[in-house]
Amino acid sequence: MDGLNPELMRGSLELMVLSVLSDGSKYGYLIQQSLRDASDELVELKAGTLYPILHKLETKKMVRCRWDDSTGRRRKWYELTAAGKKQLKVRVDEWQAYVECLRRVLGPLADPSSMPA
Amino acid sequence: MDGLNPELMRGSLELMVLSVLSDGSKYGYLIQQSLRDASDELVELKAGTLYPILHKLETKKMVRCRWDDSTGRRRKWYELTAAGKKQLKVRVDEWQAYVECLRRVLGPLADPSSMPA
DNA sequence: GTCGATAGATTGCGGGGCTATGCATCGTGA
DNA sequence: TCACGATGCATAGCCCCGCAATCTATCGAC
Repeated sequence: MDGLNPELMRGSLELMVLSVLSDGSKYGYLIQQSLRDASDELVELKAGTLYPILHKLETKKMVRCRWDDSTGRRRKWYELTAAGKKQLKVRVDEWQAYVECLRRVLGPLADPSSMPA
Repeated sequence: MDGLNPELMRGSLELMVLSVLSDGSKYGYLIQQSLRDASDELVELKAGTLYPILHKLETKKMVRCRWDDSTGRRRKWYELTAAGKKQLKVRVDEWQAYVECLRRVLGPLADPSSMPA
């Protein structure tokens, strides 16, 4: 991770991976870059973090994968399954419930009008 | 935890504790209840989770505490220090940067208009 | 021909939340 | 009266997860 608090990231990494896979199948390295781009350089997912997540998603049948050996560079393409797409929706809902909950807990602290320059 | 994804909670628990302490000093059990109330019953912080957090905050001088033995029921009151209040502001900013970042990563998925009934 | 970027993967650690447990007090109700 | 549930604080150990470190291999550039 980079400019953001790493502690906060824990738990939403899987959601992010599912999310970047939602607009088409990608291989690992591409997922890293997509996430980096989508997050304005704020999320730099390390390989040692990404691959275990992908393997876990594969085990849970959330993604399906296919080796591409047509080029010299071996690439493993990951694609969301139907279950994965469904799971993504669930996770997005959970995320939004969580954000809403935190907003309530923080109360006025979360209100930008109470944060002077 | 309760109705929310526990994985997501990890990392923001300390922020929540700092937050509930921001409107006056409280003792442990009260903090649990305040958080439960403020979150609409969604956050049920277990004692085994709360006290280690409080001890850590104490070690880091973010809170100061005082035993109250005036009643039969011993209570340990926690109060934010100046450093704690500052830390809370920092954490809130980090939280908002994180939410903003996730919104970017999720893209249209985070857009309520794309979520049909 | 060597170095950096691309590409995939595993191991082991460290940190943090939770379950379980322990101790003590107070109010309620049987 | 005394047992039980709620109040109140605390620690130990398990388990999960992110990450640094490490390994292998290919490709383009210099």
